[in-house]
Amino acid sequence: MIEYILLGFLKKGEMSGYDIKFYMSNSTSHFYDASFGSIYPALKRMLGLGLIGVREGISEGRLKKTYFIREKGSAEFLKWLEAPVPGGRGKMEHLIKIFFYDFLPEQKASELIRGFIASTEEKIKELDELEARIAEKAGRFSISTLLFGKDYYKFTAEWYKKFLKTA
Amino acid sequence: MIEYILLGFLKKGEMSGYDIKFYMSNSTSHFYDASFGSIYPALKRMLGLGLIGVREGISEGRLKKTYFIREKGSAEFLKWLEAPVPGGRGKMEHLIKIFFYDFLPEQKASELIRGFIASTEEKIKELDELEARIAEKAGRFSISTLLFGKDYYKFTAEWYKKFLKTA
DNA sequence: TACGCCATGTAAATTGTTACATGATTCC
DNA sequence: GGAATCATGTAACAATTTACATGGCGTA
Repeated sequence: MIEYILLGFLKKGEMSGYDIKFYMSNSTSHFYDASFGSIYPALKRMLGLGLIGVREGISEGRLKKTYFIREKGSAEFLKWLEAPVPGGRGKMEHLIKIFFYDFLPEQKASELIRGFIASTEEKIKELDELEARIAEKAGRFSISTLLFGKDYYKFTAEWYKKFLKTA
Repeated sequence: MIEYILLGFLKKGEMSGYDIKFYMSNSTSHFYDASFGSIYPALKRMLGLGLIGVREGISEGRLKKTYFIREKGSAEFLKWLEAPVPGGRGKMEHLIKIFFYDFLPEQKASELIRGFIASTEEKIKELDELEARIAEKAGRFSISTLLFGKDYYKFTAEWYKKFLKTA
């Protein structure tokens, strides 16, 4: 996972591990964040795989390694980005991908978002069925998480629909 | 983490590891799920700590171990449950706790939910500031994740407010 | 008899965080 | 001179998933 996010950031421009962390805290951190302890080893691995390259330099007396994305890395990243958005269990993984959709052609991005909306509406149906099945047995708060789930998926679907319209 | 969830399920009634997994898939699985590989070792640990007890029996020829919660486990669980709901980064951890709020006195539950609403509204403020800071530099999709974050927190705050009213 | 479900459990692999270690520069 | 920030990195630890291993029962 982290590899793709790092590739996405490097696709925005050449930068160091430290820069990426800083960039993250000002952008994705409310739904995805990584520590230095995962960023630096990941960059090393990716370097070994030829996904990225590095330029070592000295900026203001301090060592600074700036990484850049290679063809291979760019291809891997786009392959990941173009795969369907995971509809998964109430998590917000969709945001991680959408964050990078500026790198996809307008049409492809819309298509993927429509697919995500469809899978979200599928979830709503599932929860409707689940609700019917267990409604009697559950306590007030337990059932409320199910209702929240449903409302959350509805909110998500509506949000993306509106997003596509105002695009 | 998993320990508290298992305690919560056992507080609902005596059951086996397999039962818990089944129960989960029909209730919390859309925001929290665990595998057998984490459930069984966790039950073993908890047994060692005296948080739960076990009764071994044979049901329809198959071995069946049913676990029950002990005083100590119940106390630990309630301590965890009464702690403030983590406001954390777009995750949906709040649902995990709310799911078990039937075990708290009405008033305590409301109080905790009000606290959660406040922390959520704090998040909205933070994102407003972040938005003002980076609005020019970001691409359409990148900025949209920030807007989604804000809308999501708004949705969450409103949802819980409504929930408290209709209670 | 073979497949699917019930039921428990272990081991390896994965993925990541926290804490530590190092060192330079800038600002007070 | 000392704290904060810039900057890179490693090692220990934590939590979990995946895959494997085992075995009995019901049913087609």
